[in-house]
Amino acid sequence: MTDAVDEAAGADEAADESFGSVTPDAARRLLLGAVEAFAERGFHATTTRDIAGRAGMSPAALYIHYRTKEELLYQISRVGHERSVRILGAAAETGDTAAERLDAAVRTFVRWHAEYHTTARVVQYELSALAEEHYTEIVAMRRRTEEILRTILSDGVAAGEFTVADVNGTALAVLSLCIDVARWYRSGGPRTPDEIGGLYAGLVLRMVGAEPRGV
Amino acid sequence: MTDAVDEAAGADEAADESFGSVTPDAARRLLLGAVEAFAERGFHATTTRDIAGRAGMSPAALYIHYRTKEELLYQISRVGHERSVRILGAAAETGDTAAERLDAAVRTFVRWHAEYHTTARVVQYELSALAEEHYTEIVAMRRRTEEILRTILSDGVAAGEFTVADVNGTALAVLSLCIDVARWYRSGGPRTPDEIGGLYAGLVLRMVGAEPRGV
DNA sequence: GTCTATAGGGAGATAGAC
DNA sequence: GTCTATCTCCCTATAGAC
Repeated sequence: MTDAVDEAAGADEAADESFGSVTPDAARRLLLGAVEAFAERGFHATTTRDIAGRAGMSPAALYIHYRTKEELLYQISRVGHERSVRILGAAAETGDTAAERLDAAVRTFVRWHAEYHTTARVVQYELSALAEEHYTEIVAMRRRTEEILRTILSDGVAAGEFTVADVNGTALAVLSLCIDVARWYRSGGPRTPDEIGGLYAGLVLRMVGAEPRGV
Repeated sequence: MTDAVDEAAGADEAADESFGSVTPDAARRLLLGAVEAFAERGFHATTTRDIAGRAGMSPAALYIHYRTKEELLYQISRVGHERSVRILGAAAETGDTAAERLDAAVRTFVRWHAEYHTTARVVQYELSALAEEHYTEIVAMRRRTEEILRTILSDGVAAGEFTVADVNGTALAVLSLCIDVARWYRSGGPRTPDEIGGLYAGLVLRMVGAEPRGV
């Protein structure tokens, strides 16, 4: 079977990009190697030799910890989605007004996509390489993400804070803004993840017609 | 060598998704097969057998018209980028005010990404599979795209139409909105490409703090 | 220009020693 | 648990007949 690939509650290590709690050590190194390789080249262009090499092991060692190459992608995708949904969900409960919650949600979600852009790139753009059953499971988690944003927008409209003609379409647009950060973000660029989060939160508040807060 | 893969000026066929002018017929069918396959599975997961099969030919026939599988991707990417830049550039000259030009640019660019989402998906998300020289060439074309948006935003700020703190960052955000449509759009969804274009143009005008026009 | 057949190279995954 | 060696499959690209 597979080694323990579960999230420990409090883990937030930057270097491990949220896989810090994976044990044993070899399994974690393989997972981190796979994240890097999949992010760089994509799942199908990545060889098991490459992954094992990044983990400092022989190709065969991979199969002690994971049944297939696809299972590595699945674990990355599953843990990555769990974490991103949790982070977004927590932020979406921060604040009394819908505007505050939307600000926190976008700020946090964007920051996650920038800071952990390597993981995020795999999480967001390699879905189609998942086995069908795994794909189905992950898609369900992704619906939670959309749901969270839709709820904030609906709440804001109901409370008279936002002016949004098409809640579903606008939620999709907000999500696009956040997700696409993982595609273009590079470490060492002109903006920090925090700055991008702040910029995008402001843009989104305007998008939904929220009154400027404290400007 | 390669058969003629150039854009005929007036071609806008929906079915051919902008490759209608490629000749001879077999070369075009292969290109269209490749677009479909690359969009569905990605470049590396697509086999030349699959591409040739979609074109109703044997695997070997592919090499009469294209030197390698990568050349197919290159032609798709090149023609697709040429077309998308031209469409965006034309829209960006439509209108007297910056707001009108931004509206037209976003509306048109989004519509293109939805209507030709199959081509757009390859154009936007398979870049990393290009050979290095081809990649370099395509990246240069992509800079034109960013440039067009930055110019509209700068003009709008200079004219006092927009309130934008970070022109570069905001241009990137606008681009994200447009591009990401190719990722999630499915034919037969609840919104037409035109509706999405209209929705997104409105969202973007709000993002840049443009006064509501005619609302 | 298109086909059938196949060369040549890796890829994912396994066997079995240590 | 990890390694070396290797199996087996299938992919890209080519050869040569038609």
